[in-house]
Amino acid sequence: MSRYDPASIEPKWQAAWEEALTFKATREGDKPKYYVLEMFPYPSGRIHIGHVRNYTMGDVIARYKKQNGFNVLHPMGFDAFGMPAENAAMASGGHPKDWTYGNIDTMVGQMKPLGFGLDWSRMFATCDPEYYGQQQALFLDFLEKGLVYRKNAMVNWDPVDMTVLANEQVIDGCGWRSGAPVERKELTQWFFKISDKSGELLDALDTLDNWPAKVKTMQANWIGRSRGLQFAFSTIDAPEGFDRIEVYTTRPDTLMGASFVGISPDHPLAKQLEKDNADLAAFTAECRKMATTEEAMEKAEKKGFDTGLRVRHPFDTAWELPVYVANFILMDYGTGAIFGCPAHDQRDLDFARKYDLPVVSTFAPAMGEEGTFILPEDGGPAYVPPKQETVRWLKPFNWDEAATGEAAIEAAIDFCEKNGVGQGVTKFRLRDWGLSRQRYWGCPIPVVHCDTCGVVPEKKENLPIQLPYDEAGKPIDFSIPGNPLDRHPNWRDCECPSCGKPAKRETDTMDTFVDSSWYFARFTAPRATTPTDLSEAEYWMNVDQYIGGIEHAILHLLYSRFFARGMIETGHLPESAKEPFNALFTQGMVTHAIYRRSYLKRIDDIDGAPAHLTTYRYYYPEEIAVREGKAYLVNDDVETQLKAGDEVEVVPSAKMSKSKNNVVDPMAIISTYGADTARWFVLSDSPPERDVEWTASGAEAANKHLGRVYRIAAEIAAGDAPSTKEDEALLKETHKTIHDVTMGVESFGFNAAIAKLYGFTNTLSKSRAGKEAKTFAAKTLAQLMSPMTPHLSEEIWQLLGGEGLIADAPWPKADEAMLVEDSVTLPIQVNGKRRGEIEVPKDMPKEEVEKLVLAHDAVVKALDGGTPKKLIVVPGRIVNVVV
RNA sequence: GCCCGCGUGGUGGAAUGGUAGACACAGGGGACUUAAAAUCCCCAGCCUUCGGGCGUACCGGUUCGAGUCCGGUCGCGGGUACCA
Repeated sequence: MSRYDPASIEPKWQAAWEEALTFKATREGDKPKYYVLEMFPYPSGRIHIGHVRNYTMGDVIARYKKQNGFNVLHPMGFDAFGMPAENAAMASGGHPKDWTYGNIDTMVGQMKPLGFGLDWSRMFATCDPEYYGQQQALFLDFLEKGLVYRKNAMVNWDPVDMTVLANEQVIDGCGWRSGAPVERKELTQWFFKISDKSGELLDALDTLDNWPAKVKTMQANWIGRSRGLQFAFSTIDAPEGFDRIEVYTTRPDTLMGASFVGISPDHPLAKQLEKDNADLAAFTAECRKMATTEEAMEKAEKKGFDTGLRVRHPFDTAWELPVYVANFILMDYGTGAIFGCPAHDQRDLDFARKYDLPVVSTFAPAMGEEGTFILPEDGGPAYVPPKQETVRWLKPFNWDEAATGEAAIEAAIDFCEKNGVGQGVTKFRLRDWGLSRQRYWGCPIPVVHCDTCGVVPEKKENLPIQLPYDEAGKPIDFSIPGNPLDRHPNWRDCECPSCGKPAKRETDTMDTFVDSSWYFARFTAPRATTPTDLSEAEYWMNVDQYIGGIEHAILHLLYSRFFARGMIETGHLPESAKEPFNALFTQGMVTHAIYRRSYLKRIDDIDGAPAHLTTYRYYYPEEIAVREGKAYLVNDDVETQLKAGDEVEVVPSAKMSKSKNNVVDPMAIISTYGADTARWFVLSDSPPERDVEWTASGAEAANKHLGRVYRIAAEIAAGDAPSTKEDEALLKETHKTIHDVTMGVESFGFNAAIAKLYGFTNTLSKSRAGKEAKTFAAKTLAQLMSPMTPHLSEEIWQLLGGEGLIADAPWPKADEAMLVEDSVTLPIQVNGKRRGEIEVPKDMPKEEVEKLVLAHDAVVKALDGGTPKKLIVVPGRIVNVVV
């Protein structure tokens, strides 16, 4: 009998699918459509085991839906613009384009042997001029509709390299290459008006029933709708034009506890005052030397500078408050100015204590709940109860002494509006999406700067505006910092599309999030000469199941939702595609143990004298033998002087990282065990939304199991046992497995489905049923496994005389009548602890169950002649006796 | 800092508020074999005076009943608007 040999069967079936065009997406007959999409990869160089897991999940869904009678669209492409290509060019020469396309070739070559049911004819990369040219067309349409505009915004500026840095290129406030402290620099940049749709993007989250709640919560918090009061403090002896400072507050109810006004270092008033105040100018300059990230802002020590300027409290003109410039106030949010109420905000309280400002409580815990409460003015922490909690008001203006924060806020807004102090307003935290990047390897922004006409959109017939490959006849030099488009000898020079005079191209390129905000729509008609083909988009959109990492919960998914709306407004998508992803699933990572040993590394110090440094030596999995959870070296290690057999430290479940030598290469796994083993393992060991740890023993076990399934099937095919009285039991078990596995696949419970398949394989292996029943069971097993292990399943299907390709065979249906059990085992609890069980007919009335329970030994013993306090019978589930 | 998750045997994990540990790995025992590999079968949370007791990161609460719900703490992970 032949053995399971993935190396021969996998290429065979891949060829068969390709020949039969099995996975080509077609609009065939009147079948319903199903669009399944995994977030497309960045072409980093090689595929990663995490990719294998992600695409296997999508493939399971795609194959399952196809077998359930859907026209399936399951495409693949590459998110191919971005910084790593430029970094590679900087580090080792070469051109981002060559690097990127080379990587794509490699990765496609690695993905094909995995047997994914993908329609490769639709593949594209976002750096293809055919793709980004259509993106430029979209940009022009967005511009025409007023969805794009220009304004000034801050970037991280490296003053030594004279270049703009990405946030990840800023390390501890310094440029990653130059080491120079970064500065903030203001540039005119392009923005998408996503904030116009804040309310809509927030409200529509409620319609996304098949999105994880956590993702919706994250987006809702990110958009951040708040209701508050906008009003102005009038200033005393302020510079011309600054007689008022507009502030926005979500806690107008605490206005009587205000003790200072804070403005952003980028506030126009700060910029005015620093002109005549060198100390203030030094302070704001210091503030502007911070990275632009929210994290850096929030984690920095909260500092302020007293401008000396005073404002009047809106309720009492005799009450004056100082105006501070404070480093934690963002110019982008609200009005860039706040009032501080130290009693009810910990940050304001820290600030007040630092600068010796008054602390005045406006409310305290409700009567009877004071407990050990200490007022903030008496040294306690800031008192910040939930807004829904009723508190005792010390300084209400028009509400009861006992009221919730919520009620007080509304009352305060109402009071302020009636007294002409301000306006109730709704604001959002969401800022407009800055899309300009001062980089080469991105989609050029198709506009022209003309001395006469200003900013002019490029003509559509001139698209795509292609990136230049050469520079003065030579490949572009990436060793020089800065944007090569900016210094290119002639790429910038062009004709004004409006007046025809010499003009200059925009040299900013687009954020790569733009590329990934509409690729899903492009897949519906990837070769169309317009961004989309409406008929195709109408048929295939929306994405029925989208699968990707939780790291994209906010930006990518929010931007895509915005883009879908923009594309509807510009006629590129039907109205029904407003929410482009019907269902979302966020999968976990694949992790792997790190094997390491700390040792003293000998180094030469500055004087050339030998010195030692404690460091780690990381070992590759191939260098390690694992026994009973402990790791030992296979060979001697010269560097650390360790010998073969010496133990090394194991750090389990670590994120795979090249520098920690704990990456596993999918290609090595395929050559050792085959693609089906890799696919089976990444699904079997962990729930899909959680991380999975890759272990060599787990992969080997998966491989053994597949070999076992093959062997069982081959034995059945070779046998000729007549039917027996066990046929019925096996048939029943087969239908139960169909039911359980179907439920598992439908609910993304792949690991649970696989556990059922293990159980069923054991049952089948032990069954003494006849050939007919066993053949049906084995064919069903092959079908149920086929979305996960498609090659093995095809092989078994063929072996057992299945018709055509298993990939085309209809998914098995469980016979409901076979699933009914006539009796159930009821566990008996006494005071919530399990003390025994009884076997009863499924529909036995409660009263009879109670009788049986009271007669049960354990219950009689526990009652000790008394009567139960309570007897709870949950039909078909459990019985609990309270004594 | 802020927002969102996660935490169960030696390991990965299972469990609509209802028998905690399914299924698997590693481990132990056995069968087959001259032997090994491969394969097949069985055992197994921890402690125990063998009555039972303890157990789902930690502390507390709700409930007849909590891994699951609520409050707090600790640890880890993701995001934090120019990494993708």
